[in-house]
Amino acid sequence: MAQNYSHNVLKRFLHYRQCLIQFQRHGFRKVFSYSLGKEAGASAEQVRKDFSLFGIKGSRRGGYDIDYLLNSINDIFKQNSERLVILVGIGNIGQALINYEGFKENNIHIVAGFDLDPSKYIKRFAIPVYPPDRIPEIVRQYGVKTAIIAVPEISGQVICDLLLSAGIKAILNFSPILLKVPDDVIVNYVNLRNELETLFFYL
Amino acid sequence: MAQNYSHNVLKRFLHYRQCLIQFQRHGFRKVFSYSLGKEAGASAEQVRKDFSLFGIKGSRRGGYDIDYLLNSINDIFKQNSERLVILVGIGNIGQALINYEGFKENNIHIVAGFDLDPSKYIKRFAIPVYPPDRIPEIVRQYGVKTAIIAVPEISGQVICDLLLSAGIKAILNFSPILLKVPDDVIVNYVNLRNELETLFFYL
DNA sequence: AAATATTTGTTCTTTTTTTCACAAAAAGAA
DNA sequence: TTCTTTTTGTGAAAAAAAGAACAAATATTT
Repeated sequence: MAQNYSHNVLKRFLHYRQCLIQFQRHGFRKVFSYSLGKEAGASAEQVRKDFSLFGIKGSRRGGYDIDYLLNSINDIFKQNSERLVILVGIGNIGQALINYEGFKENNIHIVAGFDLDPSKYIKRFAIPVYPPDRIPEIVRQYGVKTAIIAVPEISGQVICDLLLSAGIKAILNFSPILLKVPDDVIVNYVNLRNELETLFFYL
Repeated sequence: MAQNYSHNVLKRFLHYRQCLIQFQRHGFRKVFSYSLGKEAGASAEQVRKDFSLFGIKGSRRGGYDIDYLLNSINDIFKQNSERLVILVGIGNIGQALINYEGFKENNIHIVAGFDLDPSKYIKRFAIPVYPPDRIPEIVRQYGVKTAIIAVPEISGQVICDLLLSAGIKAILNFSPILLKVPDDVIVNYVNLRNELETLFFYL
């Protein structure tokens, strides 16, 4: 971890953003902590605390200005600057991510993919695909700092080490293992199997 | 939410399971809270607390029996009984989930898919695909209680309502909205865009 | 068999997160 | 203008989660 704010707070902000865009589409220019919280699944107090934590101000009695909120949130997540990513593992999930609209909509650009399987190198995807040993070269070329790991369990740490040595500082990891990384590198974990499986506990 | 345990505890158990299987592959039959914690990214105390919370016992000085732990965890997540799921939305993510090995490995069975686009109905995927209005029929037929929503933002709540009326009690939601569901229905949220985007905060 | 070393199970502390409560600000009404 | 109402901003309280500490159990050694 690198900073002072919890992962949950950050995710709440992105949730707020989602709702704010909705509100904006409906023609609103101002929003109250209560309405935003209700839409985003948080309490009004939490909305205000979160904003206050980041120095985001509203007007007492007048609520928050939606444009200003959106700009503030975009700043937090550097949405104005180019947000480049590389993708390692062009399997099921990898291919889905290449075409995932959610990234394109939000100024996130996957500059290249990597896979061990040579059949993936032919121009068949929306991005160029190279063998993993070219990671350092491409990372340097584009100045990418962020990578997605979507490889099987066995190669997870190997790929991670390769990414680290290439200078990657942030990783979204779909492989089901705990990655060993130095303190200045941040990793987010997504385990689709586990997310589904927790549901069966309640049945 | 339906019960007493937090989502994080449940996810930790699935993480423990992952590591235990690894240990087992390496020929171990016993494990200490310290080793398991180290591998799973948790403290030894937390491992013991988690197990204790679910009445899972070890032997003082002898550690925990791996087989017993795995059985206990499988019980928690009903891995012995058939775990059936339906999938709504056969887009990028939906198609990736159909072929996702992580589900197959763990006795999770997607019985059917649903999509509005008729071009998806032809036998092209590993599962049959129907129009959404056949959800109630299929849910009844298989006795499914769990669904995955992988549709665009606009149709998220509509599909959710359809699932609820069909008797679905647990939902894994990939659409980026807060679903309105009654108290006895549990929803897990996966927002791939947000998981990636939080990384840019640290850069 | 006794002594020793090690690890669990659980209570007690600390930290983190969320909620509550209310003063201060600001919009609108009188 | 002054009064009233509404909503923010934040400090204090409560709840939840994580960590430390240590007694009780149990392997192992002497």
